[in-house]
Amino acid sequence: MPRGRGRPAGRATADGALADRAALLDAAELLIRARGPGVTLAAIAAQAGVTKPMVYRGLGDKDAVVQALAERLVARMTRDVRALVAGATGPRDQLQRFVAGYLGQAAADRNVYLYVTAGGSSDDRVRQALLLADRSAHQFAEGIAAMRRANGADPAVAAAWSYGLIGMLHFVTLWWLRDGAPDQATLAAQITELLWSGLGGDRPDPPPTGGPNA
Amino acid sequence: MPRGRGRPAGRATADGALADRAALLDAAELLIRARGPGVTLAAIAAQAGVTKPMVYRGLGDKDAVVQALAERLVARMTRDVRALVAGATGPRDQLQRFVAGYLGQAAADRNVYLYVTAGGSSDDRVRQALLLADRSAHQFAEGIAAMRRANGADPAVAAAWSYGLIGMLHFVTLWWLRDGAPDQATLAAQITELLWSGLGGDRPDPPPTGGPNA
DNA sequence: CCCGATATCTACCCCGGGTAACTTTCGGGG
DNA sequence: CCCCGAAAGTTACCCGGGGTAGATATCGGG
Repeated sequence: MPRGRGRPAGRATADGALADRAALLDAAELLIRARGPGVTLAAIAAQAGVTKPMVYRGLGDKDAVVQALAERLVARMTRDVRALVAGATGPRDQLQRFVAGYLGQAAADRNVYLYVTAGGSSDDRVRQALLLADRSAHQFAEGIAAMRRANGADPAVAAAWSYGLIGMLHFVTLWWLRDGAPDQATLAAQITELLWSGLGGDRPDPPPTGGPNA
Repeated sequence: MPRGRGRPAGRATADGALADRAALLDAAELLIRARGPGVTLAAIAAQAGVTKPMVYRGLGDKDAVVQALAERLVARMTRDVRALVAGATGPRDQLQRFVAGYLGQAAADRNVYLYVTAGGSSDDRVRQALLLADRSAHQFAEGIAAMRRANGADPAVAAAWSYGLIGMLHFVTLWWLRDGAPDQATLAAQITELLWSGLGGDRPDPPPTGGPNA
């Protein structure tokens, strides 16, 4: 007989934590990693061993899922990039390691990165696009403001610079993920040069390699 | 009687250009400007006085519509920004006018800008995100390469820098459109400073305290 | 005058996000 | 010990938007 709607006959106490928030997010990440950024909420639910309404109860709507995954991704990237940056020999090297780390992490979590940066349900397109940025911009802003103050410069630029920085990294990352253009180290060096010295800042100062870098 | 499917009884030679590509795009822009970036293809068709299949015949699928609008938008922005930049007094002023122009144009065409940068239906999320960038990156790249050659620097960075630049402008624009944070001139000055002098550009000496650690 | 080509519409399909309605289990009072 | 309400969890559905099929009217030529 076609058992209609209603709770299934199985018991419930077996593993009560199935609808757990963390478990749901784990399932989502697993599936996205395996099947790409196009996975649906139903598929995520199935992967978690439950059904769609459970995802809604446990996490909220799709925007909430994206947001939660974004938070996790940012946490991971922050942790790993920080470790990388720790061994830097100076501020410019710090920056270069940071850029390289960002690229590496994005590539490693490629599908999750794409899901998070392009995944929204999109009535509010702006919010969607800035989701990742919002999650990390204030950290950047603090660092920038501190640096500026130390240099005796106006720290008011911090907010704008943060978003600019993230936007640059993001687009370069997307372009790189798509075209695979230069290798990671070269790309990181190029972007570092732009960020550190600027478009007009090629005047003598950069690395002591006896000329413009290669 | 419910006239079923089929061509309607009206004549056809009245204004044969209704399904014209340009007319369709005009209608799309008009509607997007008026109603925001969330307009549907059916609404666009209605605005143009035709029906959905006509849009598909005249323009292609939604990605094609977005792409066509992107091309138009880029053309407009290029033209107007170029005019603005023409009166610059030097390279840095050029850059500043460019940034300010970009912001101004994006704000003026706000809804179209959003439609184009966040509008795709596509499975290929990367392509969608880079749509605007792809349409203009090579122009940037040429300029950058020329500048670098003039400075005796390696022009190989041009491609990466283009995407980085566009990404920075794009994110700053989105953030600005959303939060309306600083006024346009201030923001343009801030971003210009970052792009021209870089993070390390105006330092008397790099302090060990700072750096954009994550 | 008829017939194929072409233009164009209405009706439909599919899929994904989001919700309603319904059924079972569980725990606690009478 | 039984019944009843709350909680849990399911199936079935709705809605809206992209995309297409099939029906029908007009038009030009034989």
